[in-house]
Amino acid sequence: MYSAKEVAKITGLTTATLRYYEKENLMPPIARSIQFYRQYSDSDIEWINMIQCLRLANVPIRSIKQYVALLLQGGKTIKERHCLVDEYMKNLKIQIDNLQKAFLLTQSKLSFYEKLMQNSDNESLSYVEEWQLFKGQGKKNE
Amino acid sequence: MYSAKEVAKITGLTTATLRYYEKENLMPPIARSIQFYRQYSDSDIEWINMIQCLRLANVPIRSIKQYVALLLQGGKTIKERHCLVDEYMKNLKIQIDNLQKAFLLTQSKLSFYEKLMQNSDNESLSYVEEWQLFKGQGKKNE
DNA sequence: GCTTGACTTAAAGTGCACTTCATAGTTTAT
DNA sequence: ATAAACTATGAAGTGCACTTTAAGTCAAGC
Repeated sequence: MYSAKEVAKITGLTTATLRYYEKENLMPPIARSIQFYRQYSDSDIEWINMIQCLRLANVPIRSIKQYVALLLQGGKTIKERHCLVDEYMKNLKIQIDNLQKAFLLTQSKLSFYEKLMQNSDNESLSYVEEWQLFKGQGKKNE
Repeated sequence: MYSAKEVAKITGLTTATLRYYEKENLMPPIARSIQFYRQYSDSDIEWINMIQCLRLANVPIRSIKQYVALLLQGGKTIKERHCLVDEYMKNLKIQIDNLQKAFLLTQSKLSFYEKLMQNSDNESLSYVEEWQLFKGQGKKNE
């Protein structure tokens, strides 16, 4: 059994965030001591890991709430959960795609600046000229 | 020259967002008609595309503001801009990494559910059992 | 002439995911 | 015995990126 602070240290979340997740029904019921202090079990910590994974995938809290509600209902909700996770997957693919597009553009912008920095006479370069140069470079590489 | 509404249609942003970006100094000065209506040029639209690319990479508004301020100062700020774009790049790499981790986990969760759905007797499966099954499956695949 | 619909502004409102605050009870160390 | 350090709660506050509202100007069509 772990105290709130210990769990905070293990997971990298704050105790406030843990309480927030619990309040939002993202957690199963957490055991309490006689003094009503929370006592997290190993499986609670794994549960938090699961939430952290979903948050990493930018799954909104209200959607995690949905998923958790199904999970707590047990085996009969597997189809619905499969459906939800499939949505997460589609979303993930879109996000990765977007980031990779941005990655390519950023990469070419970076090497463009590196080329420019080899010249010494950029003092007079206006933002319009830079943009045109950058676009021109892009076309050469196509 | 394009009207606010036209630009909204072209870029997929709302006119309100366009005004917001302008107010936050993410845009160079936009030309105005006699009636003080905004008249966006082709290069304004490309500028918006650039902002959209940065937003796609989850670059916060205040950082875009910084970048744009340097851009408007012209060629002497190339080193600083290179530095900023390099930060964007580092951040992008982290984000892509995180999403790919989530992707792998989601993928295995998905195929786990698909396996479970072939069984018909999941009615009695509690959330604890599911989690244990899922973890067990993971180990087999390692 | 009057409505419709485009545009203008500043300012207030929204939704999300926390975060901080105020208040109070409990345990531990000096 | 008193302070420090942990726990608890509900409620209010924060920061971000817009979004909506209110109040007005301008041009075109019936």
